[in-house]
Amino acid sequence: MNREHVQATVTVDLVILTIRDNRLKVLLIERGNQPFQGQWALPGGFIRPDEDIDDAALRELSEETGLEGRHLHLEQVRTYATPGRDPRGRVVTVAYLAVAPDLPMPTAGSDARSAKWANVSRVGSLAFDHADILRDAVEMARSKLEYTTLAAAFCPELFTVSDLRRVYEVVWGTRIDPRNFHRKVVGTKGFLEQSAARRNPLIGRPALLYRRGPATALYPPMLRRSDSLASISSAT
Amino acid sequence: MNREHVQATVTVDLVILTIRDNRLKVLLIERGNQPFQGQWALPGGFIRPDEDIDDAALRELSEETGLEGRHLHLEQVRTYATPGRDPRGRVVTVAYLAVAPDLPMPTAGSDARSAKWANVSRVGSLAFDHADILRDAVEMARSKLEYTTLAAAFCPELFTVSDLRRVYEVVWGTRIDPRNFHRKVVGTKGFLEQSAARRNPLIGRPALLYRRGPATALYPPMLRRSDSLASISSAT
DNA sequence: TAGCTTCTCGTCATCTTGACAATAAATAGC
DNA sequence: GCTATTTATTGTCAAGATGACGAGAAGCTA
Repeated sequence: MNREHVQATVTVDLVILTIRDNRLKVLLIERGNQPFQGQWALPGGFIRPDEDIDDAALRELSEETGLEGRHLHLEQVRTYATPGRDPRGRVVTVAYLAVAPDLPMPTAGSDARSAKWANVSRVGSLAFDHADILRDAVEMARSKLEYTTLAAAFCPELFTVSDLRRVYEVVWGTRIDPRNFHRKVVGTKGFLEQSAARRNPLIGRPALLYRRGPATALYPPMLRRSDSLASISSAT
Repeated sequence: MNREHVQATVTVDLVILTIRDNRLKVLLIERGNQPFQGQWALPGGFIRPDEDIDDAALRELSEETGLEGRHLHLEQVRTYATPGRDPRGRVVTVAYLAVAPDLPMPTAGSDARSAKWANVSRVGSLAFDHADILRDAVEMARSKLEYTTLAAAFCPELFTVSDLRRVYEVVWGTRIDPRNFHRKVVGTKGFLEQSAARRNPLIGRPALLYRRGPATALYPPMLRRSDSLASISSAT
């Protein structure tokens, strides 16, 4: 096996998305070493000898967010292996999309590096091909909102219909009619489970609180209008 | 880089789907070497030193089908890296889904191995974790028929609405009303482009011939009813 | 020409969506 | 306490899309 075949180093990179201050944010870390020292990059790391990639992604997610990854949404996006994408040699990376509710931790790199939540719409150039990875992962998230209940993964355990609507609006970059949205999500069986509580907003009528239901697929899907796509600016 | 980090061999595996005799078929090859000698497996191979994975997949596809891969649909499914999935060592494989019109070549392995088109519904156990890969790829194809124009990739350059409908029926394992289907696909802008010709079937009224239009997405999508899912039997 | 098959166009009821009116239930200001 | 304001929720209606199915069109065979 190790004869003439190319050996590559395998890494896992994470696109961890959350919503803060009504903006879609991604967790970035500042690289402490070469290459790309001082530049911003997606969190990630090397897989271990006897570790599956899903487990490696879960481990990195826990290390970076300090949370039990098992409660967060995590799924593979795709794999990037263009020769030369890492100047140190042949490095193949498997990208994962993670979605989390607004985390208490804004910054706290497990290493000495600094970390930040960056506005997805304002992310400029990143180390390696991470800008491509980010773009692909965000598009995947936007698309998944249509056919799955992924949006609820952005919300804390108890949330209102408005919270959920804000997820769609922020991730898609659109306005959604609150009444039609309410009808749609409340009418979709298994999406939301009503709790006994209500929440008083600073102003306005109190809203019922819900938790995630068992459904993972949305049928029929909630389609974004084609004209609603907000693109990620690759320049600042 | 090559210090403490795990080195892995990277391979590409292809799930090449087509429709023959009104059945969904996948190209399988018989392994000539250990491990899993004599067992059926997905075609695939090692990436080359300076080759991107997409190019490796394209190359394998050309080698296996003898066709210019650039005319076929090819996209990444996901990456499999469970330790122990290959007894020879740490092998990470990137799976691709390819969709082709009925190929003139039923068998013709580039190596001495034999090859065959196997009924997807009757594929039993395969070498490595290829049964898992096949299952994931087929589900991806089924799902993509809903919101993309992938179905046309199963068809030759000129095809009828019935040909296209048969793709949906075979891949989904359902019956579709010909009249409603006709209305839907002809009414979807950019899906089909009418040609000047017709085709005389053995019996019945001649059908207009179409070619693929420029659209890649289907909006609104053509949703399969949830009860229509045909599962791949993992046993013979 | 009759009979059969498949292709294509139409019809109609039902379901879903988009636009928007109206009511409910809280807070803030007076 | 009363009113204005804000957000949540229910409801209405027309437009769009789908599922079920009728029927004519256009070829073949007998």
